[in-house]
Amino acid sequence: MLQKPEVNVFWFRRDLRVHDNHALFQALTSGKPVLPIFIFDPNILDKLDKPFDLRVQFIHETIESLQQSFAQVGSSIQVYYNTPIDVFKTLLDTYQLSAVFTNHDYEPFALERDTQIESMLSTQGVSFNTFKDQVIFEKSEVIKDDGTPYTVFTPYSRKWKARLLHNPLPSFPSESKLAACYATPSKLVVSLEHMGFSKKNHDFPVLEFPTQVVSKYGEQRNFPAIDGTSKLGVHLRFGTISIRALAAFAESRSEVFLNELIWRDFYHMILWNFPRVGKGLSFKRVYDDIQWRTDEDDFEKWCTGQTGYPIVDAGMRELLNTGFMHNRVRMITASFLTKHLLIDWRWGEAWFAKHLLDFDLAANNGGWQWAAGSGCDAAPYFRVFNPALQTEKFDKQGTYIRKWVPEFDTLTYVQPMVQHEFARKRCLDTYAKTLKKDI
DNA sequence: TGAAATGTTGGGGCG
DNA sequence: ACGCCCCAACATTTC
Repeated sequence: MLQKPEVNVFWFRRDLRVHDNHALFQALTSGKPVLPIFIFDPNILDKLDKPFDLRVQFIHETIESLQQSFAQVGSSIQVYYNTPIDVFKTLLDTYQLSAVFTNHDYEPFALERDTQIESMLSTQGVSFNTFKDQVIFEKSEVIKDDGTPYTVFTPYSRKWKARLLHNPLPSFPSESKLAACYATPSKLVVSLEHMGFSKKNHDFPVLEFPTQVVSKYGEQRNFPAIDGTSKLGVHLRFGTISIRALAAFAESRSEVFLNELIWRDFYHMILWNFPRVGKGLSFKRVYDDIQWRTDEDDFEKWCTGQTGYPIVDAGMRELLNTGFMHNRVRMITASFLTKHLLIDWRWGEAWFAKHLLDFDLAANNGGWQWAAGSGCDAAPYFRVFNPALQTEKFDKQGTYIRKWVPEFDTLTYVQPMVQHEFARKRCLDTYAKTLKKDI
């Protein structure tokens, strides 16, 4: 029998790029041929609606395009459709493995998966080496002087920026080391169809540094009718752009845009240090005593953009049609669901999780808890967005509204499902009942 | 990364 | 000229 080939494995997850990839760089400089792999995990895929899923499609297309880089060095990403544990058992059968390299993944599901894999590998004498790649500062790298994590954004961002000044961003030129890849004799591919999916026509946001947008970001980012945001969320979510490169780009150009990247680190830090927020619990526990309305019909109207509040309906329809929603409108729609409709923020969180291409657990949860008032550094509960005023401020001409609610000017547009004044008062009363009961 | 209610101020109309 | 009132505009407080 032939000797098993000796390789180290690099496992792609939320870092789908060959350039400036921390763990890939570490693998490529580890001294052994590197076998790159990607795993489509049926545990995840089978929970999705088939056959159309743009995120699966995005991943699949990205892997295909990455293959070109590996093909140039006679290698290829080995793509599997199986549970990770079974994939690694297969790899152990096929190769003489000594180390696996991968980047940190902080979500509860991922942590559990990685713990299981690491433990299984260790019984075979294989090391599981993980690296920070998804964020600039992780875990406890930016904490208060007393050693506890920040729960308020502004002081956190101050410390974050100070730390960046003293710790210039590293770069990991993995793209220049690809020659260290294992020359795979065959290419292992999995088609979308094999996994039960079909391709849908969709233009994903372009992958480029947003020079134009960032130059006017502070002035334009809040106006949904303007193409004034980077739309890089999906690329950050799947790691098709390097957060280090993007932060370096932002640092010299726009404090406001850099702050958005810091919010992303902030919420990842919160999820890490307060894992309950990733398990369906409020950051501020008393908020879990609020009596939410469990009105499925009202929720349905919100989901489908039939609330009768045009700015809300425009946002919800943009989401359903494109997998994207402008950030200002995310805040307005989230406020409307939690405050006007008094529906549990978790319902809204789940809807966004299902439909946003750029869905990220930490950021999505942070945003929803901010809107509901239950989060760290959240909007106070009595801060209720007035959809009419938000429209006056941010979509005065109704340009965004008309794009997604074309019947807005006609008699066929639905009546408001609830009156603002009534809903605001109901919200304040309900919140106060729970939050002030001990005062 | 609010909005509404309430308080204050000061210009101008008017007797 | 003066006091009174109104109210817009702004500030502060409250939710």
